[in-house]
Amino acid sequence: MQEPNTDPKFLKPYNPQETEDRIYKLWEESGLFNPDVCIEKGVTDKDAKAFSIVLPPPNVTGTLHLGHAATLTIEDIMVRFARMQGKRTLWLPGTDHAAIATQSKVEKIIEKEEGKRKTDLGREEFLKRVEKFAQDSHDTIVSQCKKMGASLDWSREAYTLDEKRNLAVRTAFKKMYDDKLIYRGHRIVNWDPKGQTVISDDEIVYEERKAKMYTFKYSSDFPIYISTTRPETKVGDVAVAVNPSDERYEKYIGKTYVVEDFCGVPLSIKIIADEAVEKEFGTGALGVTPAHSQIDSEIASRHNLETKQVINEFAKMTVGGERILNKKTTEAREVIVAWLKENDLLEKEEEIIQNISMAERTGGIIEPLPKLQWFIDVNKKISERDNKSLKELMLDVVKDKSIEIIPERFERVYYNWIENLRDWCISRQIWYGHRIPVWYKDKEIYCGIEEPKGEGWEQDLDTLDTWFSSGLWTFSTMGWPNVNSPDFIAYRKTDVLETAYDIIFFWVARMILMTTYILGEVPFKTVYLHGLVRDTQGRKMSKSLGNSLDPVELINKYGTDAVRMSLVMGTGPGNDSKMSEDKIRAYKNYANKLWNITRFVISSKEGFEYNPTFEKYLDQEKKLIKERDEIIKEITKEIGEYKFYLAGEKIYQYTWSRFADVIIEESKPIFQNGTKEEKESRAEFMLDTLTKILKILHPFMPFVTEEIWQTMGKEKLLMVEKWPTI
RNA sequence: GCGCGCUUAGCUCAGUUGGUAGAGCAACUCAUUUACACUGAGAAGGUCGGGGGUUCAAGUCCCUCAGCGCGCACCA
Repeated sequence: MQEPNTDPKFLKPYNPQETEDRIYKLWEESGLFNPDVCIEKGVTDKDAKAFSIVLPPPNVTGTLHLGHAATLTIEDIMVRFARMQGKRTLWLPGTDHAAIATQSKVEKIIEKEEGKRKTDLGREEFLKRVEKFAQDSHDTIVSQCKKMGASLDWSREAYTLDEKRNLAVRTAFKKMYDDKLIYRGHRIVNWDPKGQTVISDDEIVYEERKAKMYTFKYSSDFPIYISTTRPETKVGDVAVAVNPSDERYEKYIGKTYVVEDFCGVPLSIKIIADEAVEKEFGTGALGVTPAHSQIDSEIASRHNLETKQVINEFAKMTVGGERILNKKTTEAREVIVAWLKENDLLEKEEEIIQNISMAERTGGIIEPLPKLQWFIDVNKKISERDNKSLKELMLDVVKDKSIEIIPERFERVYYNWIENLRDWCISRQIWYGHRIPVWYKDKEIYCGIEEPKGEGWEQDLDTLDTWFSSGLWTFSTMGWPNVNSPDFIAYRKTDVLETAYDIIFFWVARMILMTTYILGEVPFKTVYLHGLVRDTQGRKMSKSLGNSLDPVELINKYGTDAVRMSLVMGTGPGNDSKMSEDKIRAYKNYANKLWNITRFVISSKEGFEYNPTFEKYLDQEKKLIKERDEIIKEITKEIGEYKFYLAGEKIYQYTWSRFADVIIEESKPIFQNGTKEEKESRAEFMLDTLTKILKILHPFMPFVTEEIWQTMGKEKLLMVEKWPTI
């Protein structure tokens, strides 16, 4: 067949490798990822409705994985759709310093490569190394985001640890300090002996392990047996607590027993009654260790018992004779059990399944220790916010639907977390992060945005939990604390926060906390949670399992559009999905199909020029238009409702099964034997439909659609074309 | 202990307010140079985890049981 107007490019299969980088460059150089440029160039109306999203900043701990790829794809679909609808669209990029995660990663590398510890290097030198690592990770991440086709406004890129964000952090801290929401307190915290830092409750992961539960008494003349899985902590016991209604132990309550020698340590044990003790558990009597157990510490404070620390920051014993002193807790445990056996004090030992607490990032086993740390009070009433506490602020905006969570079931998860929420420990004994803006001089304490004047002030050595700065992200990236900044005014109330469900507590909740408190408004209107991407066997992808697929590798093999489609299709919100190469291959074929559809449409138009306002359609085409427009309407509605998987499926089906397989086949005889009117009507319909398919598909498969658009000789970028309206 | 999710074709998953089950991949038959082989046509494949209930009608709503997965709490 003669192909008068066909670009020779269409005679070969679509080649994503040759296309994608070139197209991204074209977009980037146009400047149209930036809404200000869109307005300047007349692409977007300056009074148009705003649409903004912040990219969940990837941690600078290495490279992007398929989960990030999913995030980028889903958000890019939303953003491109909004942009094509003529909204002033901002998608703001950034990366996260990820304090403890990055630091522990660099520590591991240095230890492996040089056999050194961070203390061998010193704070300054070590931080230089971390910064170098972070910078390299950052560069990789940025180039990967671009590979994914993400239409991010790079001119506004932010980092959670840069100067501007540091100012935001200091400002926020100071406000909370002045409002007495931040306080310094001495209490039992989660100490990570491996990372040598405190961590928050949310940074603990649990693992089921077999453990032994020992039932014993402190001495032969002690009247009550107690049970424990950690006999080594018992050298720090000051009391035995029983339930007040427990008749078995009633007669002992109030008495104090002196144990002269418990494995080399003298104890003085008071028998107390406390409601927290369950009669049915173990012997119904609880050895109270105020320094090394959260619950025990609470009991102790109710009964004015002293706190006796017996384990230090290195998880080693600080009391006892040579048998246990300076020994690791696990070793001391064996010594004490042996001692109990020798002295005939051990009644029984049983094997149980126990949840052990570990630090998420380092894998260190958590040691509860009493320490002086900084906390955010989540229960204190805030006069500036209708006398609500942070907990209440977080709860209310979801309850009253100021924030909608999709899928809805995660609202319950969110409520459940808030109900159990304790004061948030925000200080960390690590080096990489925002320094706490507090200075000490003798007994004076100063909290300020800037360093205090005068001699002799020493800044707090600790840094802040990384989520403190992440919590400010929606507005710290928009110019805050400068409330007159144009971005702050136009974009800070973001439309949707899109992320994987596994950071709902870490991040989503903290942003809601910070924004409702500091600004008195919500950070976003909708939270859209997607699931985790798993391997073909349903396992979470991880480096240690060696099952993580590298998005860049897949892109090189199949093209970005194919990877994007496979991440979106067949996945409902909040549901995990499995990734397989078969699926990606199918969408690679689809990109080529689209390519060939274009080739056919262009080659068969026979001199007719595309006329978007063509009106002389014949009945046959009118029917087809009606059918097509109905589908476009549905797709538009579905994307607006975040049902990308449905919309994508629909446009896929329409182009392939309907347009290519049926409509194109039917047109062949028309173009061969039809009248001029018939040919014209059909040719216009085909061109018009192809145009609309390309526009609708663009958010999903931006590269191939833009490449076709450009090859067809269109003036504007498809990226900023108007979405088809019916 | 509290809560959530999943169970639909061989595999991976959709199925929006209840109206006779869909897609991709794989496998099967046919077509053999076509806009496209990164292709087309066709056929095959499911008592929607088990049981019970509501309803004219249930994959969808309710109850219950089971298996798998997850979150939170507990963890003396």
